Amino acid sequence: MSEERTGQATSEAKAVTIKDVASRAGVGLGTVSRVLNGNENVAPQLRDQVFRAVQELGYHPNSVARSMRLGKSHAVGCLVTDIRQPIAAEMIAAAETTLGRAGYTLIVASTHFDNRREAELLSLMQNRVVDGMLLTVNRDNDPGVTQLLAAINIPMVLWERSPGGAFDTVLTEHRHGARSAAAHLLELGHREIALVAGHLDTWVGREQKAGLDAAFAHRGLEQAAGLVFEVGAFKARELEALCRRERPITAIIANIDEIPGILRFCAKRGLVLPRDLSIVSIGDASILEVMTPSITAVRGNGTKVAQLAANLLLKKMSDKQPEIAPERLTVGMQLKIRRSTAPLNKGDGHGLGSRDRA
Amino acid sequence: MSEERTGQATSEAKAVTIKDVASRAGVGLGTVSRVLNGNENVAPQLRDQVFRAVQELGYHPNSVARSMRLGKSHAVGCLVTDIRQPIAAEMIAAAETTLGRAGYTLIVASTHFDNRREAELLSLMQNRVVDGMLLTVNRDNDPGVTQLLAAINIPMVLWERSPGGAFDTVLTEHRHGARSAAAHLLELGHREIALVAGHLDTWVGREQKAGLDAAFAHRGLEQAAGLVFEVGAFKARELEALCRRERPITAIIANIDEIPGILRFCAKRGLVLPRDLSIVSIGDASILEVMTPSITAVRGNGTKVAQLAANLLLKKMSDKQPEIAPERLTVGMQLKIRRSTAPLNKGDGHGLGSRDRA
DNA sequence: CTCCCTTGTGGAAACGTTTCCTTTGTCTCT
DNA sequence: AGAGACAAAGGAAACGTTTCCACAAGGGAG
Repeated sequence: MSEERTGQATSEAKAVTIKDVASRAGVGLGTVSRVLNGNENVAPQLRDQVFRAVQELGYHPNSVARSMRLGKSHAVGCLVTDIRQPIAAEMIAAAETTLGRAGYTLIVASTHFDNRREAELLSLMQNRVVDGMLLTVNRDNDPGVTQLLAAINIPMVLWERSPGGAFDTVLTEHRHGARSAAAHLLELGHREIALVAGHLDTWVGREQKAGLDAAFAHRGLEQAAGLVFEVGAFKARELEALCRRERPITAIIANIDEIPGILRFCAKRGLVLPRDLSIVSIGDASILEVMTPSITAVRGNGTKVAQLAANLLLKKMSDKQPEIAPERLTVGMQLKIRRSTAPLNKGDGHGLGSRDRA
Repeated sequence: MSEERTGQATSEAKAVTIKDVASRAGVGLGTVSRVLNGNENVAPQLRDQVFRAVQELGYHPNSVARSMRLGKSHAVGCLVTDIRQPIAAEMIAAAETTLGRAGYTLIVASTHFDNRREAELLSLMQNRVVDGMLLTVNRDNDPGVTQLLAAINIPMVLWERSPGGAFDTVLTEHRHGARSAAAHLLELGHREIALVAGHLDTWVGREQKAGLDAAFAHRGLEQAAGLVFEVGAFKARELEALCRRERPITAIIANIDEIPGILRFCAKRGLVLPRDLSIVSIGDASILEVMTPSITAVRGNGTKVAQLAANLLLKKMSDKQPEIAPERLTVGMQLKIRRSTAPLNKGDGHGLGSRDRA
């Protein structure tokens, strides 16, 4: 009866601590703690008393104090460049599920390609506030970054990045993806192929470029210069220029984020897909399947990447001597041929050329 | 010279604490602490000594200990149903930016519409591990949930949810959005309009339904029964049934997530948009603008919702007596008329009807 | 019967901060 | 010159938990 009042009072004033529970249950602090975790060797009667006290007081263990004592936060930091990219969201969701099952909470932060913010966040997380990190650094070809990462002595796994040093990484086979996309277009007769890759400061972008080159090289061809761009730095102006070249492009391989912009440009200029331009998206989405025309895409598997990374991180976090050998896992990509790619339209039928001459 | 050795040893063994810095700098603990924050009234010479010691030892303040002492974690919990929904990602990104500027870190978790997981996460965050919460609960028409939320004595703001009690909320005007979509279709002559709304256990879904009803009522019409569905529970089977009704539907208003599925169905059945079916998406994306036909949509502003929510939360977290009055902010929606909606094709031209009879 | 071991319990110590209190030293005013 | 005030700095206490140590009680073996 009078207990109700106590319950009320609790919710408005001070936080309930283990000490309150102990005195309420008429037992010692150690006993409460033992009951709450593992409850090894506690008399059943006391156990019940403790549980009742917890109920009545509405006690919640303070995980900050817990972390401090244990030196573990059961939190994992997750750094991405932009959570708004569907692929990033997919990876985060999968990592959250996998790590959540193991009792870890995810702390997510986006750098938005701001290097200062990245350094800040990295430093923030280093303050022993996280037990491990899942990282997508802004750029991985900078010795400074490699050094920065090497200085971190918390278990960490890199996603889609591969800096020089010896780090655990999980990667999508972007080289193979871009190569198969390019091979597909070459097979269709295209030669003037533009690529809008990920940032060339990242493994992703470099691999995509390498994949394109490989496809050309495989046929004994050489890719013309000036046809490779980075996401973000590819606007209508650049596309316009590609169409006004002496040999206008006939196909484009682009990051999925750039597809809407490219299609808008095509619509404005009256270009018809795939007659006037063949398009391959790097990255897939169900909407691409149902558009008219449906968009050919190379599809990765972000969920799998994230699961592998999360499991690898879990392993590293549990290992007593995590200095085994850095692992490097890869996940494949698959070309989904749809209707946005077609054989090169030779002669006067070629939309871009004819319009330019008109 | 010999300092290098010390630096090395540090990185592999124990964490560097403020005590180490103090003894290294030859000052007291209090002085180090004062230098590190605010540095009010410390002799310049000592300040320099402290900074040098911090540098040499590679000291990082332990934010867990900090949180414990201060009773503040500078972290905000962010609960969403699914981070993979682009709108959720957009909101998280905006909230992160706003809160990050104020020195807060975001802890993101998805419930995936699992009520048990939701309860777990709420309990987890309540452990004083966060200073505030941004919530999108699974369902807000359940007295149990209202009660659960009322029991939380941490500042919190609800996103896109409106349970019975008195909570701070930021909402998108989904009623207005759905109503203007429906009014647009009614204006075009459509009468058999299906709606694929958000979960009807949430404010979003209920408001969308209410908006549809309001549009019909405004014209003195009554919406036929059985035409309202929830996302997730709307598959090809349901759509098939809608086309086989005595009066087949001629228009559909659907959550953006369902658009690919609907389009796939149309393609399979040979339905041509907008001749055979008019479509309005709830939620907008740039890809919708560039499809053929472009898709009419009602557009919200997730970024604005998130900014309002974040700022409201910041206010609540700083307020000494946060028991002022719960605020309820709303953000508008806008109908973007494109080419997926067209006047009702009366008579034999109606694709659905004619095909069904064939 | 005594001694030792086992089982169960209570409480101190420690985790790394910040804050407050005390002490020391210096400066200024009378 | 003495006293009072104020600035600067050192260190103890406290935040809430877990773990370890000490101790009591009980039982079994010698």
